[in-house]
Amino acid sequence: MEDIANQILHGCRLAGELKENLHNLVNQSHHHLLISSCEEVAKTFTEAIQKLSTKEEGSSSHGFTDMESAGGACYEETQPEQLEKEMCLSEQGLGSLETIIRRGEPSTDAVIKVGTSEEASEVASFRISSEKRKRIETKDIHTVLVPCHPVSEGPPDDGYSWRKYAQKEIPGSKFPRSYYCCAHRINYGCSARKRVQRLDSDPTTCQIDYFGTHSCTSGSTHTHSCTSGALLKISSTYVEQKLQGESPAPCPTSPSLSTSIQLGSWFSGELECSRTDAVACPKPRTGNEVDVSHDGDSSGSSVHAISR
DNA sequence: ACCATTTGACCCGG
DNA sequence: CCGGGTCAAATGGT
Repeated sequence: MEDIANQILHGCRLAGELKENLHNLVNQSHHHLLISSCEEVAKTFTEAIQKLSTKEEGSSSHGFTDMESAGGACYEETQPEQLEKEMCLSEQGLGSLETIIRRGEPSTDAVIKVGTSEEASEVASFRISSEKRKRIETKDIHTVLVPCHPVSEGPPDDGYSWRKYAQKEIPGSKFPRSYYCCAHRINYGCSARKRVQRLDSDPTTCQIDYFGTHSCTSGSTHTHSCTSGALLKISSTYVEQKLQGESPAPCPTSPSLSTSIQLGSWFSGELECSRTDAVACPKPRTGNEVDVSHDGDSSGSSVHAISR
């Protein structure tokens, strides 16, 4: 079990490296390197998942089994040429995960539209007034597609404490749309909100629109911007190693490790399950487990003091 | 009793 | 009038 944990950790580190330097890559048209790096990360997780599946043979109550079909397994079938052509990791799961649309930004190389971005736009094009739209667009809005359990309710935890305040059936959509605000909205006046909707075309994928930024995480750089941004970045060091034909050396402990863990959790679709009992948690914990120190105040227990 | 979620009602803009 | 977003009372879980 420990080797699996190490493998997942390795994947997290790769993802963290990935996170650090994507902006370098997208500006240098090193798309093939980006793809290679993504492949490496996905491969690592896929292997870990396969090992887990082997170990947990016959056990289908395991969240990972579903996530495997949603992400890892299908990734392996994707041809690199196709990846490069479409900047799409896969039809589902990881590919969707990587779809990030930064609204309000001009369409530059920095804006990566991959996979099911059309779906994202489609779902994201909710009807709002020009007034409202203007109001919203002045805020920080990020749309991410994340793999989610096809059966269980709710999106994966993203490190913040959210309180669901509404859910609506949307005409033309199979799945209801959920509205969340920051759990610290009242005591900290935090204006961050998110809207979650499962894609009709892919029930294993949730589209999450983030509105505003957290003002409740004082002294923290952990904003939704960096949360989603983390998914876009790629490691230049890793790529340099690739350029030099080296196999990437084990990453030293990096300052971005906590983000790496978080990113890794996104990949697995089961974020921070150690802190929530909403999802079964297969994540192995070893003695040398990295301290997942979230700078965002994500301790769900602190929410209990909130009154309505 | 407290808290989070649910859900119908309401508001607003097109 | 319709659709999207929000509010707030009701409800259920712990």
